[in-house]
Order: sequence, then structure tokens, then C-alpha cells
Amino acid sequence: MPTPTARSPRRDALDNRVALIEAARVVFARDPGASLDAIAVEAGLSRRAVYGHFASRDDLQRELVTMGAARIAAALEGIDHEDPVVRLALIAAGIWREVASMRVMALFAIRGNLQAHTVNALAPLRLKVFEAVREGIAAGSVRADIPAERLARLVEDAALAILAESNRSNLSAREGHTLVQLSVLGALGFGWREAEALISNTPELNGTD
Amino acid sequence: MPTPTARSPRRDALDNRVALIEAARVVFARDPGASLDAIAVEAGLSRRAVYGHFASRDDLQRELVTMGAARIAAALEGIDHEDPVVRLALIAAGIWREVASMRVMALFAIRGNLQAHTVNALAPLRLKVFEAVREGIAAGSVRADIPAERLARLVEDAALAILAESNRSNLSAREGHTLVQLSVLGALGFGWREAEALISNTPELNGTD
DNA sequence: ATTAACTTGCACATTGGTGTGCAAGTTATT
DNA sequence: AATAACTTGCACACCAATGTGCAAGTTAAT
Repeated sequence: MPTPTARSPRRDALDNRVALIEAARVVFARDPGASLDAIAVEAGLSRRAVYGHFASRDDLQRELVTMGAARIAAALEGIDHEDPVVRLALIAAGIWREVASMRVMALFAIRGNLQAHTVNALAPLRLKVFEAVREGIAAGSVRADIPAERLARLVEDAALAILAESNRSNLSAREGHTLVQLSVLGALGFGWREAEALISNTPELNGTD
Repeated sequence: MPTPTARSPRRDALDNRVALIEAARVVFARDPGASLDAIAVEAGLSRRAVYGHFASRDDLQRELVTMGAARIAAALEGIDHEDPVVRLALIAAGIWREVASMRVMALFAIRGNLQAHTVNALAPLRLKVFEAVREGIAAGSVRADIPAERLARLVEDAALAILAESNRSNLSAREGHTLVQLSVLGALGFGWREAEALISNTPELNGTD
């Protein structure tokens, strides 16, 4: 009687797992109520296979959010400019690199049973934004007619508007990069020429990447 | 054998019908997938009663959209300023008067089986916005760095951001009125001081209404 | 080549929501 | 006071989606 040999997991299985999360990101961005079948099809798998990777719908969504948060955290790694306005523009650009994840997170943060988890995962980002807004107001470089807390939320919305726009028309990476910064600067109170000037005069904001 | 006398419908029935639409507006704004039971409860009626007024879920939503469109059309009645920027600010303020309707319409315009109907109902408003944006760009009073079509959509988003904010914190009528204008002007490229100046120098934009 | 790992398809129980029929009750109108 | 209009509660059939079990197939690792 041979001992059943333990064997390492197959590569394609991991690929499929990733494909499922990716598919979920795409499909849920369009319709947060989409069925697991729709996601399986998008990933080129059967509905049954989903349950080989995730215990439940909730579980899949939870992983999606967790992974999204990680990607966003990574994209924001090391952003720390002394000028709070530049910092906000950098955050905006950083988020743009993770459009897909960000959109889904924003959706899940509003409704669904993972609200708490999602909101929690987004908290560090929100704190960063709020802090920068507060500093900016104190320094006089950001509009003073809207209290910091509210303005921070409106800045978020301004960024999300561009992410939504990227779903409607096709924004190139470059266009999105610029637009999301313009939008955020606009929310902060900058006129459009001011915003353009700031971007072109600040090397960090211009990086093709 | 007495002829069955035709009788006029009861007043409370009409009240209930209105209450249901109102409840639907509230509940659907929070969760577009909410059950008819949730709406009935919100309206203080039984689920069964809903079917006394609307043939189906779809039918209720259709009526909701139709009524919303009518309210918005009414709110925008007679807005026709020669300066396209002022016109846009007036439209923004007009929409603010119908926040609740507008939020639901915006939701239904994205997903759901009434997409077509909703998009259709919103078309006149969108056209008005687009025209004003186009004129504004031509006149040089609106930012020139974003094509009119896209900018028109971003202006919509800017207004919707304030409607969303009104759900998060409690905006007074007055605050909302001002904020939605500031937000739209910001999207059009105005700096915050410029925007404030324009609003306070233009009597039409100041009406406490 | 063997064998474990993975996918598939099908069947099945379960859940939550929709829409309808009907009998019994309540309430506005006449 | 009579009665039509409306609401309610319960029953029911129906549907779409979730989650599980299992046998048969396919595919990657050893």
C-alpha cells in the first residue's frame, strides 16, 4: 500500500483563479449584481469551477476587494511630496494605474454585504487624501470655501468621475493620467489654466508612467 | 336588480400610489435591486397592495422614471440665459431642486432593463447641457482642453457628485444650491474664486428661490 | 506512464424574489 | 346605511441564482 504522494498544486489552476478575479472585476464593474455564471463565462470556465476556488460568492468578492486594496496600496507606495496639492495629483495618477480595481472597490463601498470590509480597506487611502486636503487648505493653496472633510469626499468623486468616463469612452493611459489630475485639481479649486500650468511645471506630475 | 353604479376612485388610493412612487425613489436610490416588499414597507403598505397599483416591478420603475423626467423638465422650464455658463449654473441649480428624482434616474440610466427608457427621458436635459458647453467653449469662457462631448459628461458627473454628497451628509437646500453650482463651474474650468465671483455677481444664480 | 490535481456536466436541495387568486376585512363615497 | 373601492393575508406556481455531491473527463506534475 503506497503512501499517497503529496503533490504541488497545478499552475493552470492558479491561472484560472486569477482569471476569475479578473473577470469578476470586469463584470462587477458593469453590474454588481451579476451572477457567478456570468463571471465564469467571462473567465472561460464553468460555473462549477468557481466553487473549486472560492467557497461562496461572498468569498470571491472578499478576495477581489482584498487584492484590489493591495494593488492600490502598492500603486501609492512612496508617494510623499511636501506640497499637498502635488501629493493629491500624484495620488490621483497612482489610482489611475489601478482603474479597474478602484472602480469595483468604489461600488462595493456603497452597497453589498462587504461594505464594512471594503470601507476598511479603503480607509488608509481616504486618510491620505483627507490629510493632504487639510494641509492644502491651511497652506492657502486649496479652496477655503468647503470644509476639509467634505472637500476630501468631493475630491474622491472627482477622481471617480474620470474612472467612470474611462468606461464610457476609451481613454488612453496617457489621457487618463492627465484627466484624473485635472479633475482632482479642479475640485481643489484650481482654474483649468492654473491646473495645466501646475502639471507641466511639476516634473513628477508629468511622468509618462 | 339594481345596475352596479360606477363610482369615482377613492382619494386614499391615489395617495398610496404617490407614497409608493416616493418610497421607490428613496429605496431604489440606496439599492436599485431592492425588493418590492422593501418599498411597500417604506410606504407603509403591504407587498400585495403594490400590485393593486402597478402591474409589475418594471411598471413601477417605468412610472418612476417617467414622473422623474417630468419633474426635472418642469424644474428646467424657462431656463434660457444668453451666457452659456450662467445657463449651466442655472440648470445645475434647477436639478438640485429635484435631487431625489435625479439620483434615481442617474442610477437607472446605467443598468437595469429600463436603461433605454431612462436614457431617452434624460436626452433633452443632456442635449441642453451639451449645447451650452459647446457654446461656452466657442465663446472662450469654458475650458478648451477637453472636447465638448466629454466635458458635457464630466459636468453631469460633477453635478451628480453633489447629489451623492447630499445623501452622505445633510445638505441644506441653500448649501446644495450653491455647491452644485460651484461644482459644475469647477468642472467647466473656473477657479474657486472666479466661480464664487460669478455666482455673487449674477443675481439669477443667487435666488434663495 | 502514472497519478494527483483540476474541470466539467448533471442532478439536486435551498433561498429569495415575483406575480396571481381569493376570501375577509376596512374605509371612502354616495 | 349601503356599497363600491381598496387593503390585507394567505395560498400558490414560478423563476433565477446559490451551493453541494458525484462520476467522468482532461491536464499538469512527477
